[in-house]
Amino acid sequence: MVRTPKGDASKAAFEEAARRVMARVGYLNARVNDIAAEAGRSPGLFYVYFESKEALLAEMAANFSEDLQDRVVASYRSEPDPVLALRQAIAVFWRIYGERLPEIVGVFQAAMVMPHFAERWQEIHREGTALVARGIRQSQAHGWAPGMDPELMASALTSMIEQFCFVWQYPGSGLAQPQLDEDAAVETLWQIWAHAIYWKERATSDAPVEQPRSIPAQLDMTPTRP
Amino acid sequence: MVRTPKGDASKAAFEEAARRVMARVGYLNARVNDIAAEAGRSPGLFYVYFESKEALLAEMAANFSEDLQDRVVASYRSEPDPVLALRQAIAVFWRIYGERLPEIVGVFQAAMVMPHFAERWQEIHREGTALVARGIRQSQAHGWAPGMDPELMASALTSMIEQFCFVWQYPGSGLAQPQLDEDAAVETLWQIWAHAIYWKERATSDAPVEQPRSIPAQLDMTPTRP
Amino acid sequence: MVRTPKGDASKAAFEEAARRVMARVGYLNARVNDIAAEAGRSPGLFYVYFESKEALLAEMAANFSEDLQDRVVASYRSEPDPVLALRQAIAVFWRIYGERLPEIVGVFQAAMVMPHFAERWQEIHREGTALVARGIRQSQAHGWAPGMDPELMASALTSMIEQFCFVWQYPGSGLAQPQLDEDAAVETLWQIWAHAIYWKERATSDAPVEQPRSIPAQLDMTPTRP
Amino acid sequence: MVRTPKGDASKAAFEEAARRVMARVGYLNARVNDIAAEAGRSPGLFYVYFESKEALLAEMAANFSEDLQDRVVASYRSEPDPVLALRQAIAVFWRIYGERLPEIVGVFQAAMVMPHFAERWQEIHREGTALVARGIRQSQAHGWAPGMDPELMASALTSMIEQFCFVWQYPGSGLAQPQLDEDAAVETLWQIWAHAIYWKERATSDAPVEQPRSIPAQLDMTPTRP
DNA sequence: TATGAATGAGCTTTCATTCAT
DNA sequence: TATGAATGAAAGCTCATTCAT
Repeated sequence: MVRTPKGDASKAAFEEAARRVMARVGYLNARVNDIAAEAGRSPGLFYVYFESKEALLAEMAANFSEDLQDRVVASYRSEPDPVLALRQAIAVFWRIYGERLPEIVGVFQAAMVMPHFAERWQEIHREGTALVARGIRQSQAHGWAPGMDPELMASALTSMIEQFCFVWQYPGSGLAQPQLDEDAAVETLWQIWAHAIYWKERATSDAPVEQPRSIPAQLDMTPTRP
Repeated sequence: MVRTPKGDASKAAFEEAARRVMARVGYLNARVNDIAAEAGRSPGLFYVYFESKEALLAEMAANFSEDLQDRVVASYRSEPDPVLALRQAIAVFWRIYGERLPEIVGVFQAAMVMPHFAERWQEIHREGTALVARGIRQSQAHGWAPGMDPELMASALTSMIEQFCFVWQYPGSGLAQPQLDEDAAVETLWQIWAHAIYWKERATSDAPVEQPRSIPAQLDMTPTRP
Repeated sequence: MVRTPKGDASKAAFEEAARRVMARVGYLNARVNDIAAEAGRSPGLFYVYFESKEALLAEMAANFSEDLQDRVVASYRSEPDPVLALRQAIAVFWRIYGERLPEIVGVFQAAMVMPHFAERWQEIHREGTALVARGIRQSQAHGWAPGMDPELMASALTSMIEQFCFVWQYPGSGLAQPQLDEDAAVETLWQIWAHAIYWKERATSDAPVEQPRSIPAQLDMTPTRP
Repeated sequence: MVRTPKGDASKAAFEEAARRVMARVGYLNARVNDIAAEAGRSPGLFYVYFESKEALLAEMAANFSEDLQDRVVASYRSEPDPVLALRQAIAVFWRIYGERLPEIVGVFQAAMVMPHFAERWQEIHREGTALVARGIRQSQAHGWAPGMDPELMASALTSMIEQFCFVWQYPGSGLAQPQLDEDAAVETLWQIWAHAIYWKERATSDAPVEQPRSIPAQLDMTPTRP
């Protein structure tokens, strides 16, 4: 029910409009009427191209998911050095997150409210985690991060990058700042990620690893220590 | 208003009911009628003890926020060794997150939809970040994690722990599993966190640090490599 | 179910509290809880002494109605000169209106919403009108205000004094001012009332009465006349 | 929004329905559902054309206010003789009051409960009063009603006509009668109004004016005289 | 292909009144 | 005689979706 160029244009108009509106107010606060108005189309036409508001999001999410996988993996492959490849992959993720902010945040919001989308979000999260976990397992095969649970590690690192991107890029989070130094953000994620994996001795006091050996006793998170 | 034991019991019943309902379906999906039914009271009585559904969440969030700060800091202080203290603090955070799941998820959800709560969530996030940043700066004073931006690092680590706890503990996320090994989860967060901070050479290929030196070329995140 | 002195005190406390609250916010906005709080009693006790919020108002209105009749008539009788008696009666009405503001406004408001009270208000209005109409008829027997319908005239004059008192004395009307010159208010009503009755020639242009004979043609209510 | 004839028809249907329902039960008792049912539309559609129930009333009141001013003033201007002009203006006011009964009563009721509408009603009352006061001041310039406060007089006369129209035309008042002789009603208001203004000697006993000189001593307002 | 008016279930909140104590 | 916690029926309003044109 959508074959003509005119029809395609309308569908695209809805998608772009949805992207703009959702970037502004998120999925839950995006009214179909708002999206239609932004698209310069009528609300009724929306349902010619999408079964429902949910369906629109699902479609946007599907595109995003493929796109994300493809581009992150491509970026990673294009650099032979694994550490640099990691950096590139993180940078690409950061960039795609910004580009796809509406659908990512949309799926995340929807997952908060609708079980159906919770599953969808879960899949996305799991796909990313699986990818990362495979890399960790290979590193472990070479002795890195010995004894760590690769699934949990992958989940933690994935959580970090997802949430960090959300916090700093979604205007609705209240923290996003236009003047943010994106390179510093990527650098930060990269350093944490790399050091989190490329070590051979566990952090512990009983058998202190090299690095934290000389940690000063007065290290503290509290304002004042008596 | 609300002085008698009976009244206190009712207010408590509402709070516990809200906690249960919100743990199940989140704040946005929690109907006042549901909460009242769960509490075994009438919907009208809810408004004797809380100005509104929002007010209930705000109250729960206020309690949570103080509690979280106090207990995490107390835990950290109680252990002189900073690395072990870190582990303890993470474990406490994990535990409190589980206990306070409803309000945390509630505030998070509400922040998705209501600007007022976005600010509230932001404050909570910032408080945690500030605490962590202070610790990082002290570590840097002793030579650890040189050149890193402590604010960004703190934000990344805070994001990691928040999102990881959410993913694994909120049933609505679809990933939470009763059989999860909580110790392994805490251990994972701890190792990442500790190694993220306690290093003295940046990860890079131009001047490779000791650890990733021997990373095998075949390390890859992709499912299949041709 | 109310015989002891203590009981009487409670009932009186409710009535006085109701009077205060209703003077402030009117009957429709007066909550039973507010009245009880103002009385320093519990809401439940209210229903020991009054069948309902309506019943309280009805009782207050009954008292008011008797009181008004008695005092206005007594005032009128105490002055032999009819014109001065009229002035006194108006002054007394003004004063009583102020004293009984809560119940008068209460009945008026209630009449707006509940048919039952519309009847009640109607009775009060009719009683006043009947009294005034009788006076007019007697004046007409002596040649004053010839040809006028005494019922309609009485209704108009009663409407005037009622509404005027309401406008200037009920804080909720928005016009009531503490600095109002009450003597001037009474004087105004009196002059209008007296001149409205004590004339012998109809106002008309075909057969102009003495007074308006020389009314200037340019008399106008509009700001500018071309 | 609301550009098509169909939309205009719906909006008009709501307005007419609101007018009918409010004429029957007043504003406070008019439920949006009732209005929608009367209009033969769904309750939801109401909010396409009106922001709220209050907004509907405000809109109706705005139209009324302009209309009233224009038509009363136009009527007054169209007759050169001031006394006859007064009669015409009163007759027009009476007629418009009947036509606009729902919104007038609506604003009046709303003013009883909501401060916002109290102000609105106050404005309307003040506008009318200002108009009347101007006319009185001009009459006084020609020697009529000497020494009277024109503002208070205008307020009293405005109160009279407003309340009289309300009493006799609003079914909810309980007094409105279909068989009322409207000419007699207007005639009554007119005679009172004219005589209230067009006199040159104050009513008083110390210096009795011509008319009340021979008022019989037995004039009385009380039912029985001993 | 397009319009935009129309639908209606569902939600939060209020408050006179009741009832166990 | 008194308390005050508890009740529950309404009411206004929202918004994804449908349908006549």
